[in-house]
Parts: sequence; structure tokens; C-alpha cells
Amino acid sequence: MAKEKKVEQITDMEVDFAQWYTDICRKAELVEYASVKGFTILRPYGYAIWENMQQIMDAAFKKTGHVNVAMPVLIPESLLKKEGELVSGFAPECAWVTMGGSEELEERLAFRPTSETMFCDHWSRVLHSYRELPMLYNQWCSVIRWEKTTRPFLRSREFWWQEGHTIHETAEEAMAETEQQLNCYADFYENVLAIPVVKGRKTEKEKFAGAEATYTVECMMKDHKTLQGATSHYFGDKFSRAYGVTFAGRDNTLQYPFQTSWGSTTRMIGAVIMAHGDNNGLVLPPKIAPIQVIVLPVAQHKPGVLEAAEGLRARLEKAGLRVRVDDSDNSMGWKCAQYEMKGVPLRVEIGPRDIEAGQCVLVRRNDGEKTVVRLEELESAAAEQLEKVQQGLYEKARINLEEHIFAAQSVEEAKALQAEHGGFIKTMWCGDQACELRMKEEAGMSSRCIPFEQERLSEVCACCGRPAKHMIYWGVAY
RNA sequence: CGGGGUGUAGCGCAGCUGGUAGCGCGCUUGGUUCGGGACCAAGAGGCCCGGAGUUCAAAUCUCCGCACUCCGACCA
Repeated sequence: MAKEKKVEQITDMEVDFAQWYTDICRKAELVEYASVKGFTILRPYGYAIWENMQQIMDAAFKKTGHVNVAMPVLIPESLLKKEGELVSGFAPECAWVTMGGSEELEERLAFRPTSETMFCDHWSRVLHSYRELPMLYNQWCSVIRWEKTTRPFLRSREFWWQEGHTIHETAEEAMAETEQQLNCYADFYENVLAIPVVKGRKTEKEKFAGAEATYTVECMMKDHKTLQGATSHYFGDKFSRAYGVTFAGRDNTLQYPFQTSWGSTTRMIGAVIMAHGDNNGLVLPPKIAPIQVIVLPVAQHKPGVLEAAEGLRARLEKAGLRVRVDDSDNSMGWKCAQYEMKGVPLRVEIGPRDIEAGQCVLVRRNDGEKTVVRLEELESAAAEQLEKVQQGLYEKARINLEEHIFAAQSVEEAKALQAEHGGFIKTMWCGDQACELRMKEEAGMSSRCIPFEQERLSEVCACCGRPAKHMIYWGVAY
């Protein structure tokens, strides 16, 4: 008989996945609601996860020649309006500033929902020659989109992200950049977040407003709904023409550069929660965990125990790990539960009996596996266990993805498969938006992407029976 | 933006056949505990979401807002 749980109980995911998710966000102290609807506060523990993500991604961006900049938060309406598709895409969710002090503004100013317009406006002034290309810019900031319904990390009216914006001399270079950055996201998801992805192209209906093509990494959550992980867009020269961005080419003719943009957001924290979390709480991949190892002294009042625990902390820190000791006088059980809730990947237990035996106990968060190790092997053993957590998480997520991709030959079959299993339903598709709308209408699924890795499931579109152009993945998305 | 649910102590809730508040956890102090969510004692903590009504009297009844939450539509 389980004891009554008294510390911050969270709802089981099988009972109510949405409530489980919200419970983790709040009780692991990642996020708190702010006083304006749809706005959230990233608390220290949640922000620390974001900082770790930022550090790793930022280093990857810099390695491929990108530099960081900071653009203004406000966009004049006239500037936003220069590219028609972008405006119609984002206008419905813009927040506007209409007053400056007590004066009504001549022209209202939009809070940036995304910054293509400002990058273009800037480039139209500073770009002169092909010699200055490419310009590989990125910015870390928050943007505002007036969403109707909001959920922590997954959809809020303000969210933090990075937006990369680049311009290139040729279309080929810009396409290569788009692909490179998509791969950068895929690598980050798989190697850092331990979440496997499906790479592909968005349909016309789902692509970014104003883009010529949008590429995406799609992931599978534990409730078998899908999440768009990050996107990379190819713009051609559409925006540079709209914003008058020009340069003198090698042949001294005036030319328009080719452009890309790519973004990833704090939604990735939501992805981690729903890809790895369990009924005991959050489970963090070691590479982004604010605390990678929690050292718990057992019977800490006994002489020598706290000192031993501190010694382990010092050694692990020296080995480059993020480590904490909990020497509060909460019970052992409470502490175990607490750090499980917070998703700390590895727990080290040390008590009088261990000290006497010259050992300590390592416990993995993802599968509860305990390993007794000699004290002198602590550093290598901890590193090894953290690696096993990373691999264990990826492996479980990979199986969850692979076991939830189903092929269908008709809308009815697709609907039935989705209802029974969730996941990605793959079908052939003629490329017609009418069929896409029908799938949404009748089966409740949107197109997620046209995977790069194509299969020939049949010769005809599952919706209309006409000749098929692509295999496409459908799903219920966050 | 449509449909449901919920707003009372930090958190979870009770009180809702009107008479200005209570329980559990947490918090503070002291003590005993400590190998998986400990125990005893003494405390601190509330414009009962907001605004209008009805009434001698409103957490409770009536309207109107607002927020959160879930399910759709829209979107990272």
C-alpha cells in the first residue's frame, strides 16, 4: 500500500495528460502565470533549462559563422505591411502600441511577432556589395503573438526564441543555409534533447506566411500527439524585392539577395516535458539539466556524512558537472521525490554504511536503475550513468515514434488509425489543398510534413484517388 | 472566438437552504527523527477574483466583468 503522497502531487498522465503537463510546469517550478492573460514568467529553474539550450545552440550557430544582433521590439505598421503574405499571416495576432506617453501616435507600432521586416529594412540600408554577403544574423529575444488559447511553453502570447535571418548572393547558397539550419535543429533535438525527429517540408497551407518553402522537424509526444519542433524557411528574393534590399553584383548589376530565416523557441521545453516526463515528474536530458547530479546525504546528522557528501560534490564539479547537495533536514523519501519531480538525471546517495564500505549509490532518473560504485571511480561512473540516461531517453523516444507511424489508404482508415493509436498517419497525397482540408475536416488531422524520406505506399491520393505526388504525414498537433 | 469547468491562506479544498471564515499540506520557532514522500508542541498567515445590485445583514442570492483551465477553430 503506497503511502499518501504529501508533496506536490501530480496527476497521472494516463488519467489526464493535459493536467499532468500543467502540473509538471507548475510543480517543477518551471513557469508561473503572469498578471496579463497568456503571459508567463520563466522561473529560475525553467530559465536555467532555457539558458542551457541557448548556450549549446548559440555555439552551434557561431560555429557556422552566424553572429548575434539585437533588433527593436516595435515595428511601424507601414514597414510590416510591405510584404503582403506576411501581413495577412501575422496581422490577426499582432499587439499594437498606439500611445506614446499621453500622445496618440501618428502611426501605430506593432510588437514584433517575428523580425523579417526589420532585418530587411536594416539590410536595405547597409548592404551595398556582393562582397558583404552572406550576412548571417541571429537574435535571441522574445516575440508577441496575441494567441487565443494559451498553455505554458506550447502557446503563450509572449515566448522566447532565437530567430536566424540570413541573406545570400545566390539562391543555391540560401537553400543550402536553409537545409544546414534545419539539420542543426534536428541534431540538437536528437543529440541534446534526446528526441528523434521527422524532417520534411511543410505544405503550402502550413508553411510560414511569406516563405517560398518551410522545412520542419516534427516530434512525437507521449500522448501520441505531434509537435512542430523548429522550422527553417527559404524566402527566395521575395522579401528583398518587397523591402528594396539590393547589392551590386560581381557583374556590377543591381541584384536582390536570397534570404532565409529559421527559429526555435521555449516550446522545446514543452517538447522535453512531453517526450520524456513520467508520473513522478519531469525527466531532463543531462545536457540541458540545470542540476545534473543531486547528492543526497543519508543520515546526515551522523559524523562525517555531510563532509563526505560535500566531497563528492566537489569532485563531480571539478569533473565539469552541475551538482548540488541537499543537506536540508527533509526526509530521504521527500528528497528523492523532490528531485525526481524536478527531473534531475542522476542521484548520488551516500550514508554511513557507504562510507564504511568505500562506496556510494548512483540512481538514474529515467529508469530508476541503481548502481553501487567505488568512491574512487565516482567521476567516470557518474559520466557513464549520465550517458546511459541520455541514451535511454533517446531509445525510448525513438520507439515511441517508430511505433506510432501508421500507413493508411483512405481518409476513413486514417481517421480510424488516429482514433485508435494517435501518432503520425502516413498516406499518399495528390498535393491538392482540398484533400488537406478534407483530412482536417473528417479526420481531425492537419498535415505535419512531407518527409524527406519518401515511401511509395500506393499510386493514388488517399483522399481523392487521383495520382499521388508525395507521401505525407498527418497528425494531431500541439 | 465558440462550448464546458473553476476562482475562499503559498498549495489542495470545505463552507454556498444568507448572520463578515475553517480543514489538510506547506511556512516560522523549539524538540525528537532520518537507507523512499517522519512526528510532537507552539505560532504566523484571508478586502472569500473584481464591480454593481437585492437585503437589517452577502463567501453564500442576482446581473456584468476578469482570470485560469479543458475541448474545438487559429497559430511556434
